[in-house]
Amino acid sequence: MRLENTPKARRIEAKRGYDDACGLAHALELVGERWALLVMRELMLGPRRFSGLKADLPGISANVLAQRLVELEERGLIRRTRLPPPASVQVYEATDWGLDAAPLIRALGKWAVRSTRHDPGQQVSPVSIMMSMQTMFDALAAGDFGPRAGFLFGDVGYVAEPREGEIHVERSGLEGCDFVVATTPEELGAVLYGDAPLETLAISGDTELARRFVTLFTLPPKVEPAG
Amino acid sequence: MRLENTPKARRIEAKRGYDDACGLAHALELVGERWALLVMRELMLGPRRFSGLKADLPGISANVLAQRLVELEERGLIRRTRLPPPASVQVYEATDWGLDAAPLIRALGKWAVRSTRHDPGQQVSPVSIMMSMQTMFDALAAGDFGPRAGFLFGDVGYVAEPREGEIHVERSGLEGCDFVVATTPEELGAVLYGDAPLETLAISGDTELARRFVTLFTLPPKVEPAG
DNA sequence: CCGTATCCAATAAGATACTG
DNA sequence: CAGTATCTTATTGGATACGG
Repeated sequence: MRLENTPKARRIEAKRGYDDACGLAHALELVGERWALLVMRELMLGPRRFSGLKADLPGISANVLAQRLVELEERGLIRRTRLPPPASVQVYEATDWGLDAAPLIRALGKWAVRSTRHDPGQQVSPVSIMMSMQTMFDALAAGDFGPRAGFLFGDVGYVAEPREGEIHVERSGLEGCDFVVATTPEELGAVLYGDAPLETLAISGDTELARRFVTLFTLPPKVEPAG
Repeated sequence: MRLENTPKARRIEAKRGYDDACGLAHALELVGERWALLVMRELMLGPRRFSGLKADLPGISANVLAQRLVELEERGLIRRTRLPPPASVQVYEATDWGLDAAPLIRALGKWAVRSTRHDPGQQVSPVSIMMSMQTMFDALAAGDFGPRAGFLFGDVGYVAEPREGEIHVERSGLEGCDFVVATTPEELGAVLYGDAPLETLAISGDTELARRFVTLFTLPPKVEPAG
């Protein structure tokens, strides 16, 4: 016999769940809480520290972030590790299964930006904008154009490199890049997806490669108002 | 200048959002509320009435369902329509854009069932189990085997028909099916994904076609405990 | 710097009863 | 059947203080 659905009976269950064997319902129990999927997003390009996560999730409070990290770890989506010396700091990183969420995260984003209500004017994190490049990459436009593109947000570097119809992105040092853009996620977004000219960005290295590079990304069309 | 982040300042904003231009964050503003994506799931195979939705979402309360439907309509994901006479009842149906969420819903489900914590023993709705057939369909095993398979849950019929590497599913009358299975979602799930023998199902029509049909669906492997 | 603990205010969700 | 209305409970977020 099932438990009665009273507040008291529910309290002894782990937490509010959906009594539903459907995979989707389980997905929502794994990452359906507020902030959870955004935390996962921030871990998709490599391990992060607590303070970095907090800084890149505007509005999350330390206690909520800490709680999400505990839950995601319990569920096997992330793990807590210590970076090798000399850094030796504690970081959070996605497990292999957690990393499998990356295509889902990109697909959700691609679907959602078709909304007419989407406001691209707000803050974005470096991870967001770098993942958006994977999402919005136009392989046809790129052909076999494949420069090694560096992006520097403050003191964190990312490298993007088109190859074989996809674009590989990783957090990394910027050695060997054909060009390096030092910018903010918002400025970069305005060039990639808005009207801002390339000249608003501080670019070192081969500017002409950069000029072509930023044309490789296109937003999907908005939903027609009729729906 | 931005609004201060005080309770009072927040109250004049529409609701709790993520101040984040990332597409994922917007997706969560569209369908991130509790139950929202499950409501969308129920609409992926055609229009539904309020009471049907409430019945197939175990544990949702009428007020929360009503609120979600209003929100999803405002956001352009569903619309409220009236079925043509003689039915003339009001139903909810997904917009074209809303229907585009179907692959996302399936992908989320497929990813989540790899969790070792997933318990397939709970209730499922007819829509869940029929969508799971699309998710778990093994095109290789099917080859060009493509019977017209009927499923009857109470008085609601669905037809599934493999063709060209996919499996088409729709809510529909069961005329012209090669076989019809009258069952519950749970019983069907036990045969498709568990050990239950075909004989637990009430089948009319060509049982041998049904016997092969139920072998075409396989769950993805569980995540190894190490993560 | 990296969190944990505590407390309060504001929302969201749930149970239940009720109406057209 | 298709929801509202009302009340209770749970979760969230924000602030702040504190410990390793």
